[in-house]
Amino acid sequence: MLYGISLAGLLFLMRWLEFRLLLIDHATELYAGAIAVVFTVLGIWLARHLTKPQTVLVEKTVYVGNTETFERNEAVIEQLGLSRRELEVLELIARGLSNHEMAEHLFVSPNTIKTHCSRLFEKLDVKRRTQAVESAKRLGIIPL
Amino acid sequence: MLYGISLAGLLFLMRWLEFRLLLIDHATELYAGAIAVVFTVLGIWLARHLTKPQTVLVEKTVYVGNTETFERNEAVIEQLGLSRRELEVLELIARGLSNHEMAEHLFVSPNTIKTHCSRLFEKLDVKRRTQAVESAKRLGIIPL
DNA sequence: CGGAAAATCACCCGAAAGTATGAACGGGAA
DNA sequence: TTCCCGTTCATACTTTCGGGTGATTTTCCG
Repeated sequence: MLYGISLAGLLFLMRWLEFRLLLIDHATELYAGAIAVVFTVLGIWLARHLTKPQTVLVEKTVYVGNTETFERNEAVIEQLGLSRRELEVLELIARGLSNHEMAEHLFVSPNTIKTHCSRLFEKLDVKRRTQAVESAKRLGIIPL
Repeated sequence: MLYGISLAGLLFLMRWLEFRLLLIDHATELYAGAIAVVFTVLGIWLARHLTKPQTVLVEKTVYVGNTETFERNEAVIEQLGLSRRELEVLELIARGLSNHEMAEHLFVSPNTIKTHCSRLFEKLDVKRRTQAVESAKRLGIIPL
């Protein structure tokens, strides 16, 4: 929508200028240049804001003796941009709670839980809660 | 340079079209639109190729020692009366597959998968697949 | 061979989960 | 102060899950 509106606005502006500044030579070139600059900037903006930061995965294999020595991988959490609340929900999901149970446990609406879940799945790049648990354990976000 | 050349090229193209297709109504708008699209794409391309790769995620894959040491607790399985097929389904559930995906993976109908799931939940005395996974791992039926 | 258990599939229905969208609010940061 | 982010909640809709029931076919064992 924003894109369409800005395009329409520019065309309108162009038409208007066409009648006002017809005396100026190379007006068309100026218009074209202006449009080019504006939309180049728009393109850059689009690319920077509407795409996820592409991440380079570097796998570092670490062997850990037992389950007791679990410590949360804060780096991954921050990198994925998981909030505190989302982390809480993730842990409850891993414990097998339903949305309704989580809602009661955290004293919020089930709708809120669903919102957190959606964000969580998006950030973890998964489709279902079971996958989220699997992924989170592999990433060291929650204990195995 | 590339930027300048493409801009010049487009202006040239515009001029050329101006003499060729003057009969077309709203030609100016078409030019503007074309320029907008082209330079938006250019902007996106610029942003994607001329910026440093965003962030580098270091994933720490934690392998627990008992991945090797894991041996299925056959006693529990027999005690619960789990069949081979049910065990297969259980493992696929733990891997986060949906019923539909499991059906394709095992070359059976989704309805069959649902039947297996139901039996599984009944035998494991759980209500949901997430709980089933949790319970199965605790019981040593599937690796942690 | 006969029967039990397992595996397969179907249908219906309600519950749970997930998607999309929008909105309100407070707390920091620019 | 304005803007962004996290949290909260809602509504509407689609998909997936799970329960219940029943049926047919395979497999396996005595």
